[in-house]
Amino acid sequence: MSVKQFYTGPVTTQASELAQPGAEDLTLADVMHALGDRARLEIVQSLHADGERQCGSFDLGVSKATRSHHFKVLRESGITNTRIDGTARFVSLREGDLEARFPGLLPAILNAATADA
Amino acid sequence: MSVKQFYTGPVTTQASELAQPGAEDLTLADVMHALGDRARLEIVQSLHADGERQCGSFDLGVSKATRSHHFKVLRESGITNTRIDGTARFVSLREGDLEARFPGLLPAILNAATADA
DNA sequence: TTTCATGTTCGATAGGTGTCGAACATACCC
DNA sequence: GGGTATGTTCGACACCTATCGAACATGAAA
Repeated sequence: MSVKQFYTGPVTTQASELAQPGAEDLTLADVMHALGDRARLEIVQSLHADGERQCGSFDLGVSKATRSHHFKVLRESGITNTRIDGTARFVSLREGDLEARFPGLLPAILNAATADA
Repeated sequence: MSVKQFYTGPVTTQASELAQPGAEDLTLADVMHALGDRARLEIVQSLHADGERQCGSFDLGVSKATRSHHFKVLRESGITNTRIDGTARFVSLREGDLEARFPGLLPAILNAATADA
């Protein structure tokens, strides 16, 4: 995996979202790789169940630095969207983009995650 | 990911298969992790399309040492089965076991792999 | 038995990954 | 402004991983 750079578009006033890859740019290997981790799998499960959530509301049993790292991996792989509101970041699943790019994949993974517990 | 040890059962005469985890022991994170790699995704795709194949018949553009490594990862994550025949190893997808453990997951991934090309 | 083909394992290497604490950046509130 | 809350980034660390060539193991073929 190499360092990634995403075009964030012309900056007008303030960004309200963090940069993320376009829906067409998602690769299966990246998505699978991002989900090959218990903590991130747990995050995705929660996001699906609860919808948008604040980053800090997740108790993953790791430091906030590590938590921040996991959210970055998910965002850069195209799985999540991060909305900025003040000092808080709200994360949500890009279910529509994922469905458009890889139909049926996320539902199957979410279902499998249930069977995994 | 820690070192794994699988019970191969009582050795009678000669082993005809390499050790692999039981269907119930598969974890989603391990499966996702194993598939978070282009080469291995390609292998899984081919195995699904062609059925059982000899390890050496795959041209992944890597050395045979690396190829052997990828097959080991797939086998230890529970995705493939390896049958021994002389000096050759024949690999196949454990589609039944995967379907039993994570219904619909493999088909969705295979479908996504098509969309990824 | 010698040779060959198919793989695995070893040792090495470069780079990735999860983890942490500490420092930094920001926005909000009093 | 000063303090507080929410996150990100940095530097460090241990470990994992993809990769290779070379050596080894093993079964088949000549």
